[in-house]
Amino acid sequence: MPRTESSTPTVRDVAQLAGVSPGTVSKALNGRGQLREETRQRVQDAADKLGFHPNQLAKSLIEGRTYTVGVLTTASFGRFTMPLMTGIEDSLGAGKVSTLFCDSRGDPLRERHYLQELLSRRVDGLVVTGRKPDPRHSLGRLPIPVVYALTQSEDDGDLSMTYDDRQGAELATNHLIAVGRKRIAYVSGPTRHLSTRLRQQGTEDALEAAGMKLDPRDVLLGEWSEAWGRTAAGILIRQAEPIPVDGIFCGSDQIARGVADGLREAGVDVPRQVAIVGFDNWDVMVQGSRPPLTTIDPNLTMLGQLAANRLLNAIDGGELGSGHILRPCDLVLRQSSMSS
Amino acid sequence: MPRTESSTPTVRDVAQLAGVSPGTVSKALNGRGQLREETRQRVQDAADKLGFHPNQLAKSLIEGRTYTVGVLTTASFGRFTMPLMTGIEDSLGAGKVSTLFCDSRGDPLRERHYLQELLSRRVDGLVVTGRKPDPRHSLGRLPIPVVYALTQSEDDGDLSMTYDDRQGAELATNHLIAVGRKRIAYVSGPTRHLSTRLRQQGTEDALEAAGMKLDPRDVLLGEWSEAWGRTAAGILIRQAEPIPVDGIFCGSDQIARGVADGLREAGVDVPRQVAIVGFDNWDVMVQGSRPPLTTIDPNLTMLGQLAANRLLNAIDGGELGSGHILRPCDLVLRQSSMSS
DNA sequence: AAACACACGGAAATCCATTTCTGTGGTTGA
DNA sequence: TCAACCACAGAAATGGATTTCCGTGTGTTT
Repeated sequence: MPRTESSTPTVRDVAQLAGVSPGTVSKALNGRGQLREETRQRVQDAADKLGFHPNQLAKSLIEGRTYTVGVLTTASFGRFTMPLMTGIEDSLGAGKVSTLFCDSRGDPLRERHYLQELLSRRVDGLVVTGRKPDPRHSLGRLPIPVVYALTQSEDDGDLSMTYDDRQGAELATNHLIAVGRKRIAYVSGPTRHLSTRLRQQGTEDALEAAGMKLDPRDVLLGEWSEAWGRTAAGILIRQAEPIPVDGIFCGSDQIARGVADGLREAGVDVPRQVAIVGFDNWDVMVQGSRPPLTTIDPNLTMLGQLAANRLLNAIDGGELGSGHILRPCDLVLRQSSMSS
Repeated sequence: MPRTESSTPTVRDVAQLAGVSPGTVSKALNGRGQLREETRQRVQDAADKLGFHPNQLAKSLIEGRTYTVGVLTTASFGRFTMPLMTGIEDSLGAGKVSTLFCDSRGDPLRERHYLQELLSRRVDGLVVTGRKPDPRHSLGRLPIPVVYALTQSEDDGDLSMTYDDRQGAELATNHLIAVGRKRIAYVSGPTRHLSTRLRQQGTEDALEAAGMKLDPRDVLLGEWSEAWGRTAAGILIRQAEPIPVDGIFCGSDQIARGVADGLREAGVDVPRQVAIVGFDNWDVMVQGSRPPLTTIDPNLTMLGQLAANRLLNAIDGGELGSGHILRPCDLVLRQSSMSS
């Protein structure tokens, strides 16, 4: 009896139609073995006619590779992970590798479950990501390569890749110095966030290198919000002794936008009187701000690309490496720091 | 000779260690067949010791199900697809189904390629998504169920789910009417976007139902930007005949924020003199605005959940359904439309 | 004409987990 | 005591594609 064939065709269906064996179909379609051109063509025609596409599962089972990479994120699809994902896809897509997404939402139990799931599915590698203020616990030894991106593993045996907060802050501060600012303030988020501390460190280093100092009164730490930026602006305006603050490095574009609004509404001209540099290069903030913000771009997409590339390389047998890799940030110039 | 076993253990490894056959291992671990309790335990212990987890690939091959759903998006990981994805994950995760993400970035060629890839991987179903101003072409008949979410298929035989632009606009307008506004304006994005037209329609319908009319001068269409919102605010202020505009429905929160800024800076009190309602419930805009914005929430996460649920149901043999399903939006009240 | 080489394509094993079928022991009942 | 039956676990087939190994048949060489 004829098989009730309306489902997806297999090699056997193609073989039957072409009058050859399944093995021959495989060879014909993959250009392996030695077949007569006529046979190859016949198989090809049969495959086309049936709309045959090999079952990747079966392939993976044999090859021992799934051409799939798991992405395990703690922060839900957020503003920071988004560009990272784009970068990851850039690299993986080119390598014909697909992406299995799992969002643990910060729940360790969920994370364990997803990890197990991904391992069961025999992904070839893993990218662990998520915005975390501090280094996260390691997933431990796994049979596949793992890259921690945008988040850092506690274990130095793991490979972590993040952008360089400190270097970014130095870049921002040096720019403010370069445009002639004499008293530079640092407005940022909560101290408990590592980023806040690192960026302050970078600011201090840059100032010191220029023979300047960060006045403790000019370090204002609050929340990552516009409202805090506006508040901070109000505080800074009142500190004009011995000289007024004329440059502000903000720990985020949101804060920077708040600062810009606060200053403008107090009648302070940006950038003439005060130059502002933000952090993140978050377009809605950066473009929505008046004036548009000079900012530090953490190059998240590139970070994603690099992480994925490292992973692909390791999957192909290369060395994964270990330790903490810090990728440099870039300075993006806009009006908030430069007279046009 | 002993197999050089450091790789992931298989049923055979477990079987060997437990001194039983592979088949027995399967039965023991899955609670099937009739085995002595002692044997079951022995196998379990062996599995635990080796850290055995069954290869999902092999399972899928037999079952004919991969417990994987493909998500094909045209818009890169964006602001709109993000909450949708979260919703999709909500539903799928609960059903032990994983998500294979593909981002075609609006490139039809890439999309075709990804589709083929997903089919090769034998995903159980497909969610097609992406922000598109107009209905998109159908993927056609596929061997698996497909749901179009947040985007609409041209083919009525497909199942599309989007939020209801028109109803959202009615909600907004009715609210403005309810808080006593007598002259309501509509500020939105480009006419070429379907959303712009639908929301205008909704606004007109609501006004008409209340015995009011949308003055053509009060329809301002530009871009989806804050800058346009500020510009529009300036225009509206000057139109005070016969009575001043006292309510503005904006096609996006970005525009609404711009309008709010424009009005405030022109000395117009929001919401006392002019009430504003936005669209999207995009937190940075809604919270960053002064005052915080009353807005329309398109409930994207719920839309994602529903789409995924429909898909899961169809995968389990249920009826997928077809046509265009419009999900209602919600009104979220904040200060921009109500005196505190 | 005998011997050999090669082109071609089929049969079977492989990947791994599951399931059905089968067969062995031991136990129960007539 | 022998037939009947049950508990238990192994053997083998399954799914789909690939690959290795082999056996044809044709063509070439001396």
